[in-house]
Amino acid sequence: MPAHNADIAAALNDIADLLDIEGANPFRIRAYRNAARTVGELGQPVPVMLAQGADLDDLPGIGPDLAAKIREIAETGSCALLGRLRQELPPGIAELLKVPGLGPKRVRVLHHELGVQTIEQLHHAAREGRVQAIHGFGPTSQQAILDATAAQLQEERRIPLWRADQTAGALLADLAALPGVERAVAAGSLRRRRETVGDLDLLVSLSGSSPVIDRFVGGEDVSRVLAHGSTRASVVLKSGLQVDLRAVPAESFGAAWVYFTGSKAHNIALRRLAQERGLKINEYGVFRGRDRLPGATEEALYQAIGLRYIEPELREDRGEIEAARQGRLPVLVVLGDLRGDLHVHTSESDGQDSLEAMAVAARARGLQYLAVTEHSRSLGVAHGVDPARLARQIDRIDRFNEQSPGFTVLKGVEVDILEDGTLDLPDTILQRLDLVVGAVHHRFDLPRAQQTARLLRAMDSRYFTLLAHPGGRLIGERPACDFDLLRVLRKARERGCFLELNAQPARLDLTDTACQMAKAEGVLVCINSDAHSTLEFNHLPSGIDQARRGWLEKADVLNTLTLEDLRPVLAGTMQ
DNA sequence: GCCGTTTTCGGCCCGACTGTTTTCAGTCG
Repeated sequence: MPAHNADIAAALNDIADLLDIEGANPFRIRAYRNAARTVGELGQPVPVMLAQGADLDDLPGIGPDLAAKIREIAETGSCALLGRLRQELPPGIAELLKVPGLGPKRVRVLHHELGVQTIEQLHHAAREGRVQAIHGFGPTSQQAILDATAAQLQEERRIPLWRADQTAGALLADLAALPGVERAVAAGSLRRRRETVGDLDLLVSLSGSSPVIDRFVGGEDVSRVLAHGSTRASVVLKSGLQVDLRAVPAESFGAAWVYFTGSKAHNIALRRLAQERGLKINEYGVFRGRDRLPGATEEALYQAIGLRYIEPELREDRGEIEAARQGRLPVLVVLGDLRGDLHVHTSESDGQDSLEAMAVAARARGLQYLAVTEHSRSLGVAHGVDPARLARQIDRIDRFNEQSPGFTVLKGVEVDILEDGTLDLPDTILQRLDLVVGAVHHRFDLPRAQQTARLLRAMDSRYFTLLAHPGGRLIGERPACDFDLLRVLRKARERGCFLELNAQPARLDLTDTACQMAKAEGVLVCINSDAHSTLEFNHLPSGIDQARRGWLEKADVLNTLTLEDLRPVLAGTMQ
């Protein structure tokens, strides 16, 4: 049974965790973690690459040994090393590493001294006072473990980006108002615009002394202080969200912002590059020996090691450093590049506002056109349209456009892709539209081959334009359905179709790496709000964030075209 | 375990904070 990339990555991470607890060479452990990340981000399934005769040890950080293990895991689901480790260490012990404050060394001691194998057992041991009796642990450690395991037994607590934005915005406004604070900014995964955020990383630059750290840990929303030093503090808010604050002098601001923005992998790559040039990077600056190189900005830091400035969304060590070195970084798409939105609903199906209100709202945001795309009839819960209702809406849109110079509503539909890949409305009505947006709304669980065939067949429809929310996932609620994205992209290119990047914060579908694949395959991506009310045009910036993480430039995005340029492109798919 | 425009062996990013082992290892980001 061939394993998927995510399974292979998970197995490699399991090996790293268990080797860590065994006390293996840290660099060997890092090699496994790097390999897990590399495999997890590959555009193609490993089994497919192997079948095509690809050399896995051509991948960065993967040599002959790891290539062989990846092959073994891909073919069998496991490997001899993982099997051995799982025999030597109890199952589930790696989950103890997730407890904050516990690393491999302390997990090993806890296991040897107390025999604990699970978070539950550790929690009981701490409650019975057995942890503080161990050499190296005291009452404070025991209490920390008790608290942390109690929290760990609750839910995973990554929060969506938009919510993190709100919390961070309020905290930063408070920090910026404190004496001595020159700048207060967000860093970490929030600034890199990841889909979800585990904790908030905030940075302030100071002129002289400031009470900022003390005031921060004394904030009224703070429920617990995890760490409190002179330049750094970590707290847990009443909401359960962890916030880390770092304070640096103004001359270190740029270096600190790079360091605190991450990602960790990006930082490691930068520091290695600096090392090769006889320099040292830390959060205080770039140093040659004991001399600090001039520059207090991020640009200056990158320049010092021979790189162009790298946008935060790209800082994942996915090739951005090489691109910066060669001067071929993408010029990332921005919100102002969008000329229209090709997927919105009105009160005719499950939207809240009228066609007219949606048009006014879109125009107020500087858009030039809008496609109204109601659900189709099989989606009864959304009051989907049948051919007769869609025909009446087509007439209504024609009348609206006659009375609305300077703004155009395009005639579309979000037609259901049925389980067999046929569309939910007949060609006789689809051919009257400007575009046909197709989407899957049920049977997300089909096996990969069947799901892929379903999408390919839908795209064979002569009127198909755009595949909406291709993965069908809802972040934190429903996983993406399983299909062969590469085949779908190649079909789209062959047919002249497009894929949507749905900007709803719960969807953000395509993913960042899927956007990169679309770009590599030459398929334009369309960033749509999928708005169900005038307020939901606010989703577009989230789509832009995701597109930027996917390296997309203006020319890679369909709806950056002016209406004049878009019309012939759409007409090409409607023949 | 990987890697090489000094290297095929000896390196592999760097510093803050904490608790506890009274001088620092472990953890974290």
